[in-house]
This record gives sequence, C-alpha cells and structure tokens, in this order.
Amino acid sequence: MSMSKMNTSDEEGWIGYGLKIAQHRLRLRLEAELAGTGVSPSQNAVLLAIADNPRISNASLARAAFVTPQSMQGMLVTLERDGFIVRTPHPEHGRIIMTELTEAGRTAAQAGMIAAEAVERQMLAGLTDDETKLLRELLRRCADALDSDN
Amino acid sequence: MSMSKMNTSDEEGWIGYGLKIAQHRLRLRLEAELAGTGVSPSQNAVLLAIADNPRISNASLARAAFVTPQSMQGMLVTLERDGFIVRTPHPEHGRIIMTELTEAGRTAAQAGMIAAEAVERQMLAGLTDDETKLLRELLRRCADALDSDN
DNA sequence: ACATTAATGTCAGGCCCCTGATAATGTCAA
DNA sequence: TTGACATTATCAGGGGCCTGACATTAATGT
Repeated sequence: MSMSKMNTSDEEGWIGYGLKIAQHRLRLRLEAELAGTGVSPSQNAVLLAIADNPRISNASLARAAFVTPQSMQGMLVTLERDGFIVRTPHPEHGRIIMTELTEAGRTAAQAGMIAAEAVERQMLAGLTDDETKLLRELLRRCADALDSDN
Repeated sequence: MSMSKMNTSDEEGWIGYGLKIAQHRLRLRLEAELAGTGVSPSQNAVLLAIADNPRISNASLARAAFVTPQSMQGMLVTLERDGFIVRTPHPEHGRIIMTELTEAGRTAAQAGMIAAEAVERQMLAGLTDDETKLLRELLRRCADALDSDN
C-alpha cells in the first residue's frame, strides 16, 4: 500500500480516517456516559434540541440534526414510546405535530447535557485553548470544502 | 442563540458538533462519488482492506474497521451476495473463512480508491500542508484522550 | 378561484452498526 | 489427556440512517 509517497503531507494516512476514529471513540465514550439515562447519543441530541426549542416540528428537528424527516420520525416514535416526549397536533397549522419533553424527558436532557459536556472536556483535555479554536476552524473549513451547494 | 459567551474558546459550539458535520458531508460526497460503482462508503472501505490484505478473515476485517465481527459479518454477506467477494474455508485452520475479491470486487476497489482520494483532496483543498498535518495531529490527540484503555 | 408548488408527516424496505447468545475450533496449562 | 480459555463464525433482534413513495395541508402564482 502506498509505497513511499513522501511528497507533500500524506504521512500516516488520510484525514478521513482520523475523523472516523475520533468520532467513533467520541460515540463510545458518550454511550458509556449516558448508560444510566436510558437514551443513546443520537436520542440525547434530539432531546437537547427539543429542550432548546419547545413545540418544534419533526421536519425542523430533522433539519437541525442533518438527517432526513424519515430518520427523525423513527427516533421520535421510539422516544414517545419510551415516555421521553409527547407529540400533539398544532392548534392552528393542521399538519404540523408539536414535539415536547415529558418530565422524564427533561430529566434525561439535563443529565445528557452534563454527560455531553464531560465527554467534550475529556476529548479536549490535551489541547490548549488556541489549539481547540484552531481545530474547530479547520473542521469548519473541511466541511465547507465538502459542501454540495457552496 | 448563544448570546455572547466570549469567555475562553467556546465560540460557536462544540468540537463534537463540528466533527459530526465534517464526517456527515464526507460521507455524502463519497456516496455521490461512488454512485456508479454500486458500493457504499462502508463497503468500499472493506473492499480496500481486502485488496490490501488478501485471504483475510472476518474477525481481522472487523478489527481493522473498528466494528464488531457481527457487523462485518453482515457486510460480507451483502458483498458476497452482490458478487464483489468470495469466501472459502481456510485449508488448514478449519474455522477461519478466507475472504477474497472477485474480478468485480477488484474493479470496484480500484474505482473506490480513486473516489476516496478525490474526496479527500476536495476536503483538504482549502488547507495548507502544514494545516493538514496539524489537523491530523489534533484529531489523533483527541482520539487518544477518549481512548478507553489508555 | 384555481392550479401549481412547497412543506409536512408517514409507511415500507434496505444498509450499517450494536448487544446478546450459540456453536465450533484452536491454544495452552495443569 | 483433559479442562479452561480465547478465537472465529454465525443467528436473532434492535437502533439509527438512508431512499422511494404517498397523502395531506399550506403557500403561492396566475
């Protein structure tokens, strides 16, 4: 594989690989941190989004999480089945269904926020403030370069 | 949202979020680039791993891809069903099943390699060589900080 | 007013990844 | 040899994401 191509900056493999590893471990750590709450990392993100934006619609949640409405629909069905949210039709807009946290949902969201902050802190423990800021900027520039409709 | 919290380096949200966005767009771009080959990004990664390591076992592939043997098992079943690989029992070891590329698999792997390189280039188009090297190092340090068994 | 378009919610089906469980095959020490 | 342990492969079931297809409602243009 790749026999001595020491031309530019290809040392030690692709950035896409490092990206995958970092997010893989981030997910594992967050799963472990959320073990007591009964929600997955993805579900936790949805609960936090609802906490920040009550009575939000399925489509809006999907856009916020960068997933399709069908994917978010599946998550909301599960979250409602498990008692973390309730979904009620919009009083005026006949088609929108509002999603709100239950008491269990608020409890889980609060614990999930603490868990997410703890994992983020652990991930950045070895970085200085300047390095953290730089990393965020580099990631944003990579994402921008990959944007389909730039 | 986020009303002026200019304390340290928390500007513009979490690194975990930026990580998710970058990998999301990377996956979308790679899916588009692989559209003609009939394989997904995950399948492409498996084909490349087999190309680099013929007669590899399911368990070894799973370790290389950081997934469980059960997950890899599902992918191999699909790849064999679609004619990209063949799986034959190991002549000596009795339990191991060797995985090898078919002619279609080799063709797809070659096209997939080109596609992956193209997407990587696009992602890093706006970064200097030094910035690329720094990004790779920062990602590695983040992954190390999250390692369970460090 | 009417037709077209956009937005929303939903069902069905598939892929990728996970945990739990099972079975068969090395491997190695007592 | 035998028994404990590790490795490998696999089945079953679930979560999270996707595309395709559909129906309903809102918004818009003529």
